[in-house]
Amino acid sequence: MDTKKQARLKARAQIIKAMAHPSRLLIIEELAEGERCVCELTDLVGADMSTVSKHLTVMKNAGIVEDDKRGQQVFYKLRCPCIMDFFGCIERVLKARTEY
Amino acid sequence: MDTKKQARLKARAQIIKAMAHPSRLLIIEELAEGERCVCELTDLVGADMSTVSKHLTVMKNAGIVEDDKRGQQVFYKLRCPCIMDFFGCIERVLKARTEY
DNA sequence: TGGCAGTTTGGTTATATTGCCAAATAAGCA
DNA sequence: TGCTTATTTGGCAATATAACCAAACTGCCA
Repeated sequence: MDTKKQARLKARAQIIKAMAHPSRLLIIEELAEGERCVCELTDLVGADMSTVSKHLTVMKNAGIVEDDKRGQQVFYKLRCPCIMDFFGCIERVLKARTEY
Repeated sequence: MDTKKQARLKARAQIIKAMAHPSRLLIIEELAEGERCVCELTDLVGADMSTVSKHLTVMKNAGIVEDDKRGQQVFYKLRCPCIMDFFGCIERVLKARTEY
């Protein structure tokens, strides 16, 4: 396998990994409704703000979300809302799993 | 957040996490073409067979693939090919990232 | 300027993941 | 039955992740 393909797979994995956490999925769902500041997401997730901030950094580095600082708040929003299309398939996997 | 939602998020995260690895993405792409035995996938990935077997177990537990033992070989195939629809969006995220 | 609210960063600890090797299992064949 | 091939399992070491607390930053406002 060539290096290029390897790099592409790694890049894809990084993006998918950035979604592979319950809190981050919750954040993604919330951001699908519109932009939110870190404090709102912190309330939503119910973890330490530093923890939420780190989750957001992971997703930002992956290119899933982008931030926008306005005043003392930082607002995050989804960069590619097509991400939401994932969940339909995920639910289908879950359903198939229970039918097993 | 209720326990039910928490469980659902965790289940989704498990499925997504099962995809979040370069070798596993490669395997998923290959299985999209049709079923393959472990030895074929081992050649493809270029890692130890035990390593590949463990990757397959992770995906099987997540419900992404299923196995079928025939003779001394075990064939794996995708359980929900809709998984492949992910990649279009992932590529869009990657593209948006480079345009940044 | 000083202090406060919102956010990020650094540090630490606990836990999870990954990959290899060696050993165990399972099925086919001489 | 004993051997061989295909696969899984167990164990270990290296690395990565996640959560919290404390400290640093940043922009607003008195």
